[in-house]
Amino acid sequence: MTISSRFAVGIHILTLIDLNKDGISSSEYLAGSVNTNPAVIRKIMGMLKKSGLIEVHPGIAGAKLAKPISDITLLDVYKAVNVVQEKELFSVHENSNPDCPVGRNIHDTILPLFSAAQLALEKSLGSVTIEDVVRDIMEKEKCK
Amino acid sequence: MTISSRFAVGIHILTLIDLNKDGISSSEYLAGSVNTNPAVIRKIMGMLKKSGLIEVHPGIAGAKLAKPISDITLLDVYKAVNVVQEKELFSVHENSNPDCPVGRNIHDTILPLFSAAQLALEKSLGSVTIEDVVRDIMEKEKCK
DNA sequence: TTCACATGTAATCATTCTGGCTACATGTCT
DNA sequence: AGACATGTAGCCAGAATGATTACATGTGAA
Repeated sequence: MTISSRFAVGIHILTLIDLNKDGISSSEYLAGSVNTNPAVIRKIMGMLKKSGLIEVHPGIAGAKLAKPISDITLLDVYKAVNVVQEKELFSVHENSNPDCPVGRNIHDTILPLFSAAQLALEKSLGSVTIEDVVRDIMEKEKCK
Repeated sequence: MTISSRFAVGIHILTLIDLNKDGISSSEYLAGSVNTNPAVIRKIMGMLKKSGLIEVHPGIAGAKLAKPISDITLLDVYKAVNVVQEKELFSVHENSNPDCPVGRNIHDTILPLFSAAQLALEKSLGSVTIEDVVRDIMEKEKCK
């Protein structure tokens, strides 16, 4: 199993919108860089818009960032594109046998442990911004 | 998306084997507590065995722990049951457009960021042992 | 107003993964 | 030999993903 690439595509979109300040970042343009279908991009754009990360308007070509890139963390994108529900990164088997000491307690014991792990992951994502991503890409470009 | 419940079931199995030291932990017995099919349990037992966490033998009923519970971390179980491949918790879209500065670099830029997040999660799992789980379950039992 | 074009969104489709289940080969002990 | 347990392979229904098509809605210029 893997976390949906919507997350990676979301990062790609935001980064490209920033680096394409002078041009128009339409869903078709973005789709060309990501190499997928414009409808897929529009769906993700809708999620980013709903979370207040970008501004898009029906009928008007192009998306713009709604915040400075230094204020957008990977965690913001991660939550925006809805790849993982709150406290549900790990799934726990339901219907354990209530007649067994382990069966009737395992759920409550495991849940906080899983939550802690998920929080650790999210904290890591929260420490990186789109600005970091943009900077890294520009550095990689220099060396080519 | 969620991480397969094989992970949670693996923890359940190890915990129950420990608390059932006096009895025989056959796949059918374990399945009864988890509330699933014995074949599912046997499949997971095979993974735990392959990783050196338990001892099972064909034809001989019952599984035993291969290590003290204080030496088995949730990370060991997580890796044993193969829910997530190395560096592949997050999926990244392939085939980005090489003619675009973002398209040709995004993969290399994102990968280490995702790896760091995955490592943070694994570190968290590595700090908890089955002993901790057993202790917590016994405490919860006391209060009933 | 009409037309070209962009976003918003629903529906369909093939693919993949999960968990439950059956069936049976293999191995062990009485 | 027979009872029973593990080790596997195979099948199934259900869920999620990403690609694609289609179309309603909205905007601005001719």
